[in-house]
Order: sequence, then C-alpha cells, then structure tokens
Amino acid sequence: MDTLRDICRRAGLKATHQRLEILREMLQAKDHPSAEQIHQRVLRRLPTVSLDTVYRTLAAFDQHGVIARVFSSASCVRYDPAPERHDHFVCVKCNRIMDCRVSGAGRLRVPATVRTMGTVERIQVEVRGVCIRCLNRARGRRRWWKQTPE
Amino acid sequence: MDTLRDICRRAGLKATHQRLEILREMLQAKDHPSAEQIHQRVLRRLPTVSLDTVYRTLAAFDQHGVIARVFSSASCVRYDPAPERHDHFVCVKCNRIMDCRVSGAGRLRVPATVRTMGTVERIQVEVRGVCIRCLNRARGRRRWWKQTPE
DNA sequence: ATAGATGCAAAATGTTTGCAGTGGC
DNA sequence: GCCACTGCAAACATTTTGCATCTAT
Repeated sequence: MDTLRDICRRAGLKATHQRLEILREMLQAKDHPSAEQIHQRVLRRLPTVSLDTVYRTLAAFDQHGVIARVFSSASCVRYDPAPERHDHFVCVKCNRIMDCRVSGAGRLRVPATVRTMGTVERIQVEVRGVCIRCLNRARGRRRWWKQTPE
Repeated sequence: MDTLRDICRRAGLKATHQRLEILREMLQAKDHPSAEQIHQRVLRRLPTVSLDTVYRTLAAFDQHGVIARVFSSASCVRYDPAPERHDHFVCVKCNRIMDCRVSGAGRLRVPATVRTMGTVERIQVEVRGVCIRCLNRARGRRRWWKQTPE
C-alpha cells in the first residue's frame, strides 16, 4: 500500500506537512470539494495552512495526475447558441470549445439508480484534449478569448 | 422565420435594443463566447451597452431556454480524487456533484473527424439535472458548499 | 402607467502572484 | 546547502448587487 508520502514523491513533489494533509483530505473526500472546502478541512489538523497553499497544491496534484480537476471549462461562463444536442471538444490548454459528434452519444441511457439522485435534464458529452492550435504553438499561454477566433 | 424580437417575446422578455443585439451576436456566434466577448461584439453596433447588462441578459436567455450555458460546473474549481473512469451527475441548482454510471459511456468513440481538432485525452459524460435535495427543498439558494455534505 | 430593464459604481467572490523566509531532500 | 515550498498581502478577474433612471408594453 502507498503512503501519502509515497504518492507525493512518486509525483515528483516534496512531501510537506501541508501536502500530506491536503492529499489525505482529497483522497477521502466523496463530494468533489473545492479548494476552499479542502482548506477548511485541512485546517482542523493543521491550523496554519494558508488558502493559497491549498490552491497551489491542488493545482500541482492535478498537473501530476494525482487527482483530477472536475472539468469546469474555464475561468468564465461560456454560452452556446444551439439548443440541439451536440457534443463538445474542449481544449484543456486554451479552453477553446468546438462542437463535435461522438458516436454512441445518442444512445447513452441513465440507469434507474441515477434517477434516485434527481431528475435528469440532459446528458452532455465532453471530449477533453489539446487542440491543434495549442499543439502547434509551443506555449499557448494567452487567454483563449484574446486569441484569434476559430 | 423568427425575428429576434419574436424570440425575446416568446421567452417572456421585453425586446429591448440591447437584448436584440446581444441575441443577434449569440445566434451567429460559432465559438461559445463568454459574456465579455459578447459585450465586445455588441459594442460595435451599440456603443453604450454595459457589461453587466450583457451578464444579466445572457443569464435571462439561458433561464428561458433561448441559449444554453456551456456547463462549467460552478463558480469555482472542484477536484476529484478518483482517476478511474466514472461519470458525474451535476445538480444545476446547487452544483452538487455525484459520481454515477451512464450506460453506454464506455462505448463512446471519437470519430476521425474529431481527431483533426486535436489529441483526445478523455471523454467525460455529465448528467445534468436537479438533485433530490433541491427538489425537496423549495428554495435551494444557499451555496452548495455551505450545505450539509452528502 | 407600470413592471421590468438599463447603466453606473461599488462590492463580492474566486484565484493568482511577488516576495521574503522556511524546511525537505 | 539548495531549491522547492510556504505564508502573507496585495493584485486580478469575473460576476453580482443596489439604486436611480429609463422604456417597452
């Protein structure tokens, strides 16, 4: 079995108190917490961690594949003119969103067990990856909305 | 054919200059724009619209089903401890996220045409709806992370 | 006429950054 | 000892709100 320390080191990150506690909370979380929530929880054991350390640490764990960001396409809300069903290709680097079709998407069904969670309004498929533009451009750091459209 | 004015009125919204222009830009947009982007574009024809009107208007159009918010699960980033593939049920009211399984999700395939958009890292299925808790509670206005977990 | 929409300015929220100091390796 | 990491405070970006004014119906 892997200790928290092992996980950190294997990811190439120094195993500090803060990180171990943040990781502990993350791994036992069942609710997809935000940075602020993790901060609150870690404070119980480590009353001095700062919120920005939590931000930095979660981002680092995400980048090294230890945890995963629940996708929330960008730093801002985006709108779609088309109400008809279609899927999205979203670039994880620049957040560009392109409409696409994923085969099998029309046949997705929600099992009865999910119905107990609430009422289903729609099922959305998101393809995450790196767009060609970002692949070509070594560093795609400019904000997506300042880049030339399409 | 529907004029912009018709669309507004059918949604129960007053057809103001601002709204018509915002709607025009939205309907011809191909890039899933943000509020700020729409604001920039509308400014060309209507140099006095304010950014907050754009925010309010887009939110109104969204609520009345004229356009759709590209889902970005919440106002803040959320993390997931589990790297194994699973789907998410997301409550559109309180933003609670629950793990679930959608049948057919494992068989989704990305057609070759999508490959030209970039490299695919993963396919994520999101079930959007209203969770039982929000259904039971008439007004679920509190921030999700201030509600009792699970 | 009036309910609803707008513009402005200010606040709230979530996240990032620069920097000096600390601590893991 | 070195370099990555931390805490603090301040900056930043996005979105929301209160209020007086305006306007579509």
